[in-house]
Amino acid sequence: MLSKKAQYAFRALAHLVEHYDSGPVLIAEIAKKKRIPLKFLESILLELKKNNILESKKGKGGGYFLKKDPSQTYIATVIRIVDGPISLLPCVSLYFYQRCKNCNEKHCGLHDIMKSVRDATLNILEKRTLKDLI
Amino acid sequence: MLSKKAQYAFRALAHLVEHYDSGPVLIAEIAKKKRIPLKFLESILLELKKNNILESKKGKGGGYFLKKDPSQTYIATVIRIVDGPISLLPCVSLYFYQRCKNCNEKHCGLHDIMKSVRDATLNILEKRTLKDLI
DNA sequence: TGAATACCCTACCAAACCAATAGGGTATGA
DNA sequence: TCATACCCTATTGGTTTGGTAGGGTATTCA
Repeated sequence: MLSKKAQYAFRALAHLVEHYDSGPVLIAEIAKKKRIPLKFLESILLELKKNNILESKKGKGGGYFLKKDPSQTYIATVIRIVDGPISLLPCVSLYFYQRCKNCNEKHCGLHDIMKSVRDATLNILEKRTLKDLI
Repeated sequence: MLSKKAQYAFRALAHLVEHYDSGPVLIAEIAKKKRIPLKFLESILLELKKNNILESKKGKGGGYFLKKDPSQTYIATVIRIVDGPISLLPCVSLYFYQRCKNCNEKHCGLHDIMKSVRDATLNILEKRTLKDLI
């Protein structure tokens, strides 16, 4: 399951996609419109900024906005930033790989199954983008 | 990610598949062979028994064994018992459905994306069985 | 029949994580 | 220079995870 944090992130990003091209959006505005706890949202947006998804402007007239065109940010990327691994097992993860202590990856049934699941999942999440959120 | 509990469950089930047709297997034997904490394993097997995956026999010569042929128990079923929902959002879950408070499922981009992921995932996990573990 | 066997049940615990809050600090621009 | 609005650190309550402890109960076989 995606965490609440990730769900908030996508709701906020959807708002920013809707307001793409109309300048920075206030955290407070997003929080109010999308009913997200303000301070929690603040930390989420900051994290997305640090990871190159968002850009911000301080001071009067400031706010958050998308760094790239909505079609250039993949859903998978956002999930990895906010929630971490997408795979069901560490030993089949591409970005968070850890080897199994107790199974031989060369012939482990579970490993093979979870690898198929990963491929099927990424085939969707690495094609769909923020543009698809609205 | 699958919890450690689920990973233990699959390791234990794999052992039981390997010993299908050779009578009950001791918890202690599984624990030792698969390096799983004994008491933790005990609770996992009990839960699988209560959910119709395993059968047990008490007393001398007793132990655990698969209730059905390995090809008749689906990976998805085991995950749902041990870890709960497979879907990434409650609003697209088949067995653990909860409606979204903040999105309209009829036209919510995230909803659609996660539904595709669910379908792709279940297409694998509801076809593969315990037999595929070995 | 009784004792050893082996599953069954309840309770508890520490560590980690999740969701959220608090309270300022710092850069910006009018 | 001051209000604005993002930036940063710390803390907190609650839940989940992973695991331990200890005894209860049913079964089998000598």
